[in-house]
Amino acid sequence: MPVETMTFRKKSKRSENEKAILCAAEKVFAEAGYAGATTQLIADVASLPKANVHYYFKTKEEIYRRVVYNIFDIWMEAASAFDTELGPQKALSRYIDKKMDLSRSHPNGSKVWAAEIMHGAPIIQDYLEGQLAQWSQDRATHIQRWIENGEIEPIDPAHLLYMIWSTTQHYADFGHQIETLNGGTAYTDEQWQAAKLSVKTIILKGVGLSPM
Amino acid sequence: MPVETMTFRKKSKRSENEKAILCAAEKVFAEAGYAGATTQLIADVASLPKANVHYYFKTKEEIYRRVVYNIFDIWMEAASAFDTELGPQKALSRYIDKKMDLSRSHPNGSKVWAAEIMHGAPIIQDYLEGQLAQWSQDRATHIQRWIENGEIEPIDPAHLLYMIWSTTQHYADFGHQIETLNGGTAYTDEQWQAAKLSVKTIILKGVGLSPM
DNA sequence: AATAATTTTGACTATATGGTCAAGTATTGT
DNA sequence: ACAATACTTGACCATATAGTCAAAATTATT
Repeated sequence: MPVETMTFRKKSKRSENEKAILCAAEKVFAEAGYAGATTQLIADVASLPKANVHYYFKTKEEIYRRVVYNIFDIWMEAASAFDTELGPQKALSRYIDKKMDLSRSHPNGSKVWAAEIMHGAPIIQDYLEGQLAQWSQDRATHIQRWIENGEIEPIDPAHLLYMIWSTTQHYADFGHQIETLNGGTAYTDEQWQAAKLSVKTIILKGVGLSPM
Repeated sequence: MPVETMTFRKKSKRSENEKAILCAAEKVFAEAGYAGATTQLIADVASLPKANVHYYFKTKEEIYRRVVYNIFDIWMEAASAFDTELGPQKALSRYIDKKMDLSRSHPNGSKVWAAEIMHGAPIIQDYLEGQLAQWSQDRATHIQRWIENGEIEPIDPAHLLYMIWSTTQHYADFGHQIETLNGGTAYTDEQWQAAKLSVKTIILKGVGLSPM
């Protein structure tokens, strides 16, 4: 067996197990909260003995940090979908679409994120004060310009951003409630499409743009 | 000392301590989650010895149930502010106002509620399937009527309700993030007024109503 | 084949926590 | 004054859990 293959396998094993643990952890943290998530349960979900989990991650907090940072990366990428160069209609539409897609594809990540903020952002306070504040400030400036140019109605940019965040993330964080009100069944593709359209329609119209 | 006064004092002591414990518990549950909330910490916040807490409430779960039910009552009362008889503009305006007021006055309750839903509603699933489903169905019917009468634009009533819930509750659940983006200082009265106005403006305009 | 490095895992430990209890103190009723 | 009821509280216990460890097993390197 060639060396490269063995090296590949070695690396692969480590990264595969780490991935399995982080994936299991995201789910367990989302469903039970940080304190309620036991390393034993994370191990069970990852189909590994508990001691093996501690071989890859020193502490539960380290696992949690990694989970949060993963979400952070995904969200930062989504944030770039808010491309102000495209003008208000396209920029807002695409950003809302992207955020809705994330709520569907990463509901557990969204829940972990929400819990992290609700508990005072012990891990990602730096990000809130740094990158997020900067990003928000930048987008707010551009939104303000749209207002001055008469492209959208005058509204406080910050509240527009909050509305987009809250509404889109609601479909992940409160997915259980939505499912319950949907007769106990998860949204179909068509229902997700309808949800995205509804959100975009109300928000775009709400700032004076023609929907879509 | 007359009997009535003594009886009053006795009752008062119990209800005062219960109130202190539930108030402390709401805060602790909101900040640490169910599993992370220790009876010791609840006791400390309530300025009582831990054993005393267990004298008034048999188990931690019982305290939690009581906290959740309290929030439930408050929210049901707010739900009645959505009075469809008033027509779309007033009904929506008042409901949004009421929900925003609750986010400001009961941020911890809102967080506990959010966590309860995120964890699969172990305690209030019955409520979701019963009273909430019924209330939503009823309001959806009325909203549908507004649409048929041409009073508002055609939108899926469920998504309009979700948008109102998510946006208003965001100011409580993500209050820490909002405060951080506000330069680390809590909203003033004026800022809360502005937030309420922004939310109402976008949503009302979003469904084709003139704001306010 | 022999050696080294990496991974696996059961058994163990220290600690934190929910809950109990009994002995006390205060309050209320007669 | 006395009894009964309600409240207070330090000490205690059983259990759950994060994290350790050493020995075994597997995999890589020479």
